[in-house]
Amino acid sequence: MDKKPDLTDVLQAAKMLCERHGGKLTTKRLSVLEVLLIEQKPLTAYELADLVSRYTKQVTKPMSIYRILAFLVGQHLAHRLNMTHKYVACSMIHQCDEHGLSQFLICSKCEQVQEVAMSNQMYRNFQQQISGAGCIFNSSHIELEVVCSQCQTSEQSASSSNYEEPNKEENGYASSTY
Amino acid sequence: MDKKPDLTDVLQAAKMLCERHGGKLTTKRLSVLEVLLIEQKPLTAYELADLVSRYTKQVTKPMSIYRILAFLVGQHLAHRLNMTHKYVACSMIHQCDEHGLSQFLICSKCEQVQEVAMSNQMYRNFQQQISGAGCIFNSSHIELEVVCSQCQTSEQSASSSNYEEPNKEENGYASSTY
DNA sequence: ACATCAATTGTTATGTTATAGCGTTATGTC
DNA sequence: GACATAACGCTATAACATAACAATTGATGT
Repeated sequence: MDKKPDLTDVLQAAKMLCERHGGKLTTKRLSVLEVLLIEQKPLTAYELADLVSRYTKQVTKPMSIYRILAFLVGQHLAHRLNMTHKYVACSMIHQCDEHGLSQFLICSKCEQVQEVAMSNQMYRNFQQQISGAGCIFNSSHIELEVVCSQCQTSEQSASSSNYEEPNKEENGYASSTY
Repeated sequence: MDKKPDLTDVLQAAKMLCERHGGKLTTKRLSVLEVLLIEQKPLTAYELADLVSRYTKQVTKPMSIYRILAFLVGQHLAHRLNMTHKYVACSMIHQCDEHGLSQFLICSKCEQVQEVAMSNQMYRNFQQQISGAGCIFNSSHIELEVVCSQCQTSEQSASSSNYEEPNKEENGYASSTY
């Protein structure tokens, strides 16, 4: 349970991880990873294009970002959040290969994300189920839709959350009662 | 553990579910749900637009499909698979409200999908974790990336899978070794 | 150093998925 | 019938993602 390792340490660990997997963490790739680590929140490829461009003072177009993200995800240095179409740095880079499965708690109201590790117990349960179905587990993470504590309190009242509210409660749509 | 209930039974159950939630299962909406139930596999909104148009002999454009899908998902009659951007009928419509959490095992090679129910045990574990983080669980399902049994056997050899192979193994991308 | 080959990056075009905005039709209520 | 509201149709456009090919870089053998 180490607290926030230093950025340069993480980047160093990332470099080593890559080499072990036969990949190369080039300057561009490093920049993208760095931005992800600094921003500490999920970003779209287009947002990253803007940020990396500003950060490195070199125009970097979305196409390049997508390629680099494919590399980073392949090397387990980043995750793609399917629910929101955003990308986030892996929080366990410094712990190297054999780490647990990440769970991302994604608030469906404000899109904020919390990452929590999965217990070994649960991981084993998943493994069992999946191999029971004849499959091989291939997920780097799982995504869970939630309502975060902030959005719970500001449920009905005027918005008092961190930023905008992509909140659409209308006609009889019954936004989940499970 | 009932086996495949009849289509009309399911549609009947769907209608009742809607009414209880204050929604109305109109003809159009019913058509979309029906196509999802008949096809028995995940479909994109655009694929559904084509199928519904052919099926009902009335041109139905993607925009309409999206709206109807939003309704169906809101009523828990369908799921949106975030990993593949496809939609699928909920397999538990006839069991009404208080059913478990669906898990979709999605093969990252051939995109085929298997649905398996989650045990109460695991569901409780999730609940605990999520409330521990101060959140309310809001997922109607979870998605797990796997390699299905077929794609395992045809791993290295010439394609012998059901259909095409969106399989891209290249440079050092290390397609997962967790 | 130089030739060569593969990997990476740049660039343009295009494909795919999803929503906005607004007008029209259907349905229920008084 | 007049009115309000929900559902639907339609066009345009936004947001996300990939294809294809050219240019550049970097490593390797000679």
